[in-house]
Amino acid sequence: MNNSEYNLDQTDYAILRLMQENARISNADIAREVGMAPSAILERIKKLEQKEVILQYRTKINPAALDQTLLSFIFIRAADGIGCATTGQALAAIPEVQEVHDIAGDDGYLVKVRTADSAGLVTLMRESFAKIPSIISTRTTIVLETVKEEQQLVIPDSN
Amino acid sequence: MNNSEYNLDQTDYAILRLMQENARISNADIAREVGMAPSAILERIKKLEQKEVILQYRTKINPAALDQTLLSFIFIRAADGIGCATTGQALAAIPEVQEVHDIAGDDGYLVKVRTADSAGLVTLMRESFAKIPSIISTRTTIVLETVKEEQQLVIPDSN
DNA sequence: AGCCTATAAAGAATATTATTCTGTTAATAT
DNA sequence: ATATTAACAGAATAATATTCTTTATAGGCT
Repeated sequence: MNNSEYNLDQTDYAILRLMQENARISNADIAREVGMAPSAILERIKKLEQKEVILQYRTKINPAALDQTLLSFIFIRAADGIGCATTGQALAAIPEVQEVHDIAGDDGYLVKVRTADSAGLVTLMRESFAKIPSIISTRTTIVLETVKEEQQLVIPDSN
Repeated sequence: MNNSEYNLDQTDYAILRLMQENARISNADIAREVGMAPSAILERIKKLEQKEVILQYRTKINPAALDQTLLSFIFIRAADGIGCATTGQALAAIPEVQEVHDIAGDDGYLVKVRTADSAGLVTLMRESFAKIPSIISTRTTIVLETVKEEQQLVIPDSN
């Protein structure tokens, strides 16, 4: 077992399963579903937060409502030394950049970016990316349509 | 303006800004920060949900706590007809698949997958991907380290 | 066995919130 | 001018969150 550090039981899984789907579920509702007192649930939630099992509570907003309908993935080749993540940090600091992954094989990063449109993407690359000197080259892939976009994890079954 | 359908004002932005960061913030706290009555905030939130500006409230769980530490991106070439998204839907139905994007240029999909380890990835591909007949080929990229992973949108300023 | 400690949870009491309802105001249209 | 509508405040009450105390259970130790 690898999660021995975290030491979660079936009750924790049940709580996580409910909260992962709906971060605004009330303590009382969780208690009812799990069949425990609200105070006990609260203790567990606080412990889960402390242990950093629960990382954050996020509201997912419709990108179209904020005029950010263009999603792109950009491969970035960088001149970082081995183990040195300067480029990645610089990329992560850009608000339009939602994800930065250090990927195997290409000494490069895979970056996920959201902009209003292609003009916005061009601007972003000219204004922000161009200021990171360690970037050697980029290759951009445009998303035509997103079929699924979640961060939901598979939570072990209650059996 | 493209978000004319949604018709959001600065108060909405302020609410969204607070809720995007912390989905479990109380109505009362939002009201205090925005300087309005809780009842008015509640009305707005309900309207934002109805208009599908707010899509969902999610709890972000530490993947390590659930033994899902391997993140991979897989390019999938498919034999779908134009405009036909059967492959994408089949991929989206797999729980370990967090994202499915139809991408320009390659008549293929970019898929984000989370598994326990490389063995889990192999199993997933053998058990689940192999059952989708329209998949022609795949190319897998392993993530060594994730520097940033958010879905936070840039919300227009309150000026 | 007997004792100690730690942990988990129930239950009760109180502080906070959520939610509903009513009334007011302001903007817009008729 | 007068409806009409939308947005909000404020008050009342229903529901929750949160804290504290008590009880139960399991493990380790002498």
